[in-house]
Amino acid sequence: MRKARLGQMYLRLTAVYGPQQWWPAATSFEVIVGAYLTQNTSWKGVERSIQNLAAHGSLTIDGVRGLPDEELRQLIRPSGFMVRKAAALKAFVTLLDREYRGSLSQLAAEQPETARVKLLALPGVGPETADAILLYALGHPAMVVDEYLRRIVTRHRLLPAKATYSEIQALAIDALNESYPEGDRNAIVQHYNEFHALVVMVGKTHCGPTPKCDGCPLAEFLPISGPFLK
DNA sequence: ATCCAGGTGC
DNA sequence: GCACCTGGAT
Repeated sequence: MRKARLGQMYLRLTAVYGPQQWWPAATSFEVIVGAYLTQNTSWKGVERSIQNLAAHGSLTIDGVRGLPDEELRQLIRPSGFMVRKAAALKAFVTLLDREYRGSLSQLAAEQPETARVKLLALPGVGPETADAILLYALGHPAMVVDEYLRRIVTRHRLLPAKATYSEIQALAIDALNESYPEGDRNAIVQHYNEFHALVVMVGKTHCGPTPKCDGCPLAEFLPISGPFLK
């Protein structure tokens, strides 16, 4: 079964890489800023942008709200797409102000499905960013699907190349659900958190645009052998 | 010089 | 399917 295979791959990644502890000490808002800024960009640039905002005293909801567009753009410049991302961050704060009294806690208290719909309606928020915010900032059990997970499941022939975001997400949810059926809500969130972090780890190391299967902890799970895989 | 990174939108 | 911005790596 495909979900069982993916579940075993998760166990293997855990054994090899160990706990990743993503976004451990950040505020929820900082996590959200990171989720926006990291889109199609290296984390290095995001760190600089975050640092710029912090140094400017603007790494808060009030800070972003009070920042002129052009100023916000310059602060987040290192993470690219500054015009788009500045507008997107502003739009997020506006949603917070208009529907959640400017409070992340209020948004976190919203039904997860409803919050997801609201987030997806925002500019600059697609399914991955929405799920990353739900999981890492709001504490909901949202499975994050990124390009690495897409490559992993398609290259391992767990799903066809044209698999959609929701199809990949469903497979990953089934895999973890089967591996950890007894988990309570908090345990599920921890597993989703760790799963995505491990996917990024193995992805960065072995599953880029050109696969590097030598030494990959998941190589033994390949259907036949590596070289033919694109 | 070219590739590409924890995608999104037209 | 492709443009979008920037900075580090190949």
